This record gives sequence, structure tokens and C-alpha cells, in this order.
Amino acid sequence: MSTLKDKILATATYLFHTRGINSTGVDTIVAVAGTTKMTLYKYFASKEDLILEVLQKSQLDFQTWLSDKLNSTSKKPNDNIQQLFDYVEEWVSSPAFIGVGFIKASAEFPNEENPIHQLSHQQSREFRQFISKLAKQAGIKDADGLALQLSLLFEGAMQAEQMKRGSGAIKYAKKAAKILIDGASKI
Amino acid sequence: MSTLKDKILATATYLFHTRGINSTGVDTIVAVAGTTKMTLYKYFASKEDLILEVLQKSQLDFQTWLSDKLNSTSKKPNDNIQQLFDYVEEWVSSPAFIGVGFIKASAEFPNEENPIHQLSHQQSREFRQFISKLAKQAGIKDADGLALQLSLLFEGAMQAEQMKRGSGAIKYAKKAAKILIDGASKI
DNA sequence: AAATATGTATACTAAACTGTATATATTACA
DNA sequence: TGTAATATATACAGTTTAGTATACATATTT
Repeated sequence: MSTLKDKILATATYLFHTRGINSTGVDTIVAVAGTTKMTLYKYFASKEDLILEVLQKSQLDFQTWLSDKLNSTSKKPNDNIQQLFDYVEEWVSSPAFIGVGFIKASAEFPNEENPIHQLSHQQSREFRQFISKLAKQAGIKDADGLALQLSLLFEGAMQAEQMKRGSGAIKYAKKAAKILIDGASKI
Repeated sequence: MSTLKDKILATATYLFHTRGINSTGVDTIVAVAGTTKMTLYKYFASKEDLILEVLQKSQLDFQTWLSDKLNSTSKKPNDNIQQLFDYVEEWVSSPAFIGVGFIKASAEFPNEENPIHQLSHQQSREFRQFISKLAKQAGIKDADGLALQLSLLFEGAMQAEQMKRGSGAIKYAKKAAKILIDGASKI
């Protein structure tokens, strides 16, 4: 519908990642988006609301892109878990990559009662469950255990990449993932 | 010397971790520490200065504790790399654990030109080099590669633990670390 | 006892923050 | 053309922020 709401969402996403969430005021967001506060508050009830929508959209976009990638490769579904980090690398290496929302948000809102923290936590769990599903499809016995290990590698690599763009951490995460997957497959 | 400076540092460390750095004002810090702003600004030139000192002290405390632990076990130094995650688990499981400073700080200050971000990045590099040293002592050929992988596991596990206390992520990181170390030892 | 260092109390400035009120302009549709 | 929805412009309220100025109290040391 309104392209203005999307513009605000995209601008907020970018600014939150490059300057931090708490360090980005709504005045800055509307100025960069080329609109006014009145319009922003017509689409979002509060700044917290805007943050929550930014997080939701970011994760949905990534998950959709990733699922499409995995489904498009028409090979046996067993390979999906092996290809996971290949696609993560592709995503991280693209110029559009600016970080993982739920990792940053959980750091800025550490209080476990905070809605933003809770959404971040939920997204982190959902991504782990997604990996677990891939592991189960590949016939891995301890799918949940492997998924947790791989999610640690993922979050660690994202953390490293956010600290320094082009760190190359994802390449080592990929190698480590292969070793862990092969190890879990032999049980 | 001054116990007041230490009190301010300890209070700021706690509040930064539990409420976030940007969300914690100097007024709150001095109120909780039981002193006044005039005193805080006698010991720290600015809030940024205070943040930098908090980060430095936190990392120094951890590294000192970890080195002492590793040195106290008088076995062959080859075992140190194997024991690393045992001690990390011990550290994370202690009630005093509130998170890893440089992980949180780098998320709150994403700009690579920011002094706080730069210090965080440096501390992350130093810890990775510390792991690499342990790997070299154990005679591992690709010590730097293994160190990077283990640091990803470490940061991922800390991230998970910060998101939810008692997540148990460190146990899976430990298992994954063992697999990766064994794999790297056979080359 | 006098001088010095250290901490407290409190008020202040100047800026930034979220969110709102009000009036005006623009666009779409009937 | 007239009506309704949407966006803008601008000013404002009320709070919080980092940092400073000033005056006073306390304690240690010479």
C-alpha cells in the first residue's frame, strides 16, 4: 500500500544497524526518509512499535530468501543442511548485508522483560528450529543438538562480521559447520 | 587507591550489562553507587572515558582469571586448549557472570570509527590470539584457523547466554569445540 | 591551628529526546 | 467542482541527557 511506510521502515532499518537503535532518534529517521514525524506516528504507535516492525520485517525477509534458495536447489533435501552456510555466506557477502537484527537488538535491550528483547529471543529460537528441521530432513539423530551448535557458529560469525565487515569469519564458520555436520551424521 | 573510583566502575559495569550502555545515564550510575556527578567527573573525563575503562577492566579481569586457571593446572600445556571451554563454562555458570563487554559494546556502537567500537574489536582480536597461542602450544598446525573457529563458538555461546541466562549453550559449544580441536589435531 | 585534598549538595545550561497539537497543502475520487 | 483522505510544516510540551559552576563539609597532613 503506502510506499511511505516502507520507506520509513527501510530507513529505520539502515540507521538502526549503522548507528545503533538507541542512538537513532525519530527526528533523524524522518529527516533521512524525507518525511515528517506526524506521518511516522500515523503508521507506528511508538518508537518501540517501529523497532518491533523493523525486526519482524528483517527476519522475515532473510528467512524467505533463505527458504527460497534451499527450495530452488532441486537436489535431495539431505543436502540442505550442508548448503545452509553456503547461502549464509552469499547473504553476508552481499553489499546489502548490514547485520542481524535480533543479535543487535538483544544487546541493546538486555532486560528479559522488554518486548524487543523477547521478540529477539523468539527469532533466535525460530532460526534454531529451522536449522533443526533441516538436520532432521537429513536424517541426523541429534538434530536439536547439531542445530544448537550450528546456531552458535552462525551467531558468532554474524557477531564477528558486524564488528568488522569483510572479516572472513563466515568462511571458517563454514568449515567448522562441515566438520560438525559430518560428525553428527555418523552417529 | 580510591575505593570510590572502583565503586563507580563496578556499578557502571553492572548497570551497562543489565540495562544497556546507552540506556544508562550518569545520574543513575552515581545514584546507585551512592556518590555524585562531581566525583564521577573527577575520576573520568567523560562518559565515553568511563565506558572505555569499564571495558578494559572487565576484559583484564577475565583474562587474568582464565590465565591463572590454565597455569594452575600443572599438566602438559597441550591440554590447555582442551580445557579452555571447561573454564569458560565455569566462568559463565558463576552467578557473577553478566556478559561479555566487548560483544555488547560493539553492538551498541557499530560505527567502526568510534573509540568504543575500536577497543571492542581489539579485545576480540586479542582473545582470539590468546586461543591461537594455546593451539600452537598443543602443536596444532593451523592454529590461527582453529582459534578463529573456537572464537566464533565462544562469541556465539556468549551471545546466546546474554539473550537467556542458563540457556545451556555453553555445554554444546564445549562439545563442538572438542570435535573441532580433535579434527585440527589430526592434520 | 592552618592548609590541602576529597567528597557532597544543589542548581544550572544547553542539547536531544519522544510524542502531540494545529493549521495548511496536496491528492484522489465522486 | 466539492469532499475526504493523506501528507507537510511548524511549533510545542515535558522529560532526560552530559557536563559544569558554586558553595559547603569533612578529613588528613604539615
